[in-house]
Amino acid sequence: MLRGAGLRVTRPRVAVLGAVHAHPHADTDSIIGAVRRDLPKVSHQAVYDSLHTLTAAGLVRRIQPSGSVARYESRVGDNHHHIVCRSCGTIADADCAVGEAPCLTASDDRGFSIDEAEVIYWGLCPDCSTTQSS
Amino acid sequence: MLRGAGLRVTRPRVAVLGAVHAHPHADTDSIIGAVRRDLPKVSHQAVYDSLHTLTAAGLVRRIQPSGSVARYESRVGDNHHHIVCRSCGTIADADCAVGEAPCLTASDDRGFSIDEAEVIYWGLCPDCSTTQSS
DNA sequence: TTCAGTATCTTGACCCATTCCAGAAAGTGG
DNA sequence: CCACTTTCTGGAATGGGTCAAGATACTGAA
Repeated sequence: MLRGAGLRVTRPRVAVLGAVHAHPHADTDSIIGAVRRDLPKVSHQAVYDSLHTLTAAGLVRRIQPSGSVARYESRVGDNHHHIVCRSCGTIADADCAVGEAPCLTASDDRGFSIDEAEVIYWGLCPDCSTTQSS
Repeated sequence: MLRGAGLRVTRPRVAVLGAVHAHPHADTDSIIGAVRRDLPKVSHQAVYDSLHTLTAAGLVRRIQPSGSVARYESRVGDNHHHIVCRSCGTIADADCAVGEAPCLTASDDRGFSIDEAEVIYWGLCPDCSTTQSS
């Protein structure tokens, strides 16, 4: 249960958490739609708040590639990365190329205390690269 | 000159390009303000269009960390990365930790044809980490 | 089980970055 | 210098995301 994170267990939160687990990399609209299949009455506001709360609690992760709306995923704590298709926006997961979490060490941290490294690979997904009728 | 990229040389574009060079990591509003110090009459639309055109031509790069507005920088082609402060949003540059462009190779490309790897280090800038009165 | 207290949800309006549109203006090549 | 084409101006629209106030539901304890 998500009660372990010190959060209240409410119907919308359970539904949101389930939706994120069921649809990785889903945008907010999709999550709202998925949640409303279970609870047709939930407001978008509750979904936004739930997502923020779950993100703050570390149960879901928010990602937002440039030019895209916010998306959420349930894989957390395994510092994996993402491959984004420039054409269709599809997002795929990729394990860290280096290992556990060595990507955290930048060559020059400029005095910053870094706690996370986010890697996004840009390219074309298999479908779009074959259908590239440019 | 930016004429080498096959672009028409217009007053707004020159000003936009200069503004991006003068203010790295500036958001769109700042760029509009900087441009208007030279050309008070430019419309925001011209700035947006110029930025898109320059981005497409590869003269500037657009970056947009999660939860931030679009920002532009003039360092292109040296695949450096960014360190973003979670608190104040400051962005600093960091050279690639590995070398030229080996970051391009993901451990598993899932069939994608990857052409760019974008790395964002998240943390606290020196100012915010000392002032963290949480 | 019931109660009080507090966090959370609903409803609706609002903000602001970005985009779209049509007409006017400016840059380019001849 | 001219005509053509791209670009810019000005204004309005789009839409993701947030803010605010009141109603509701969850939690812990009696």
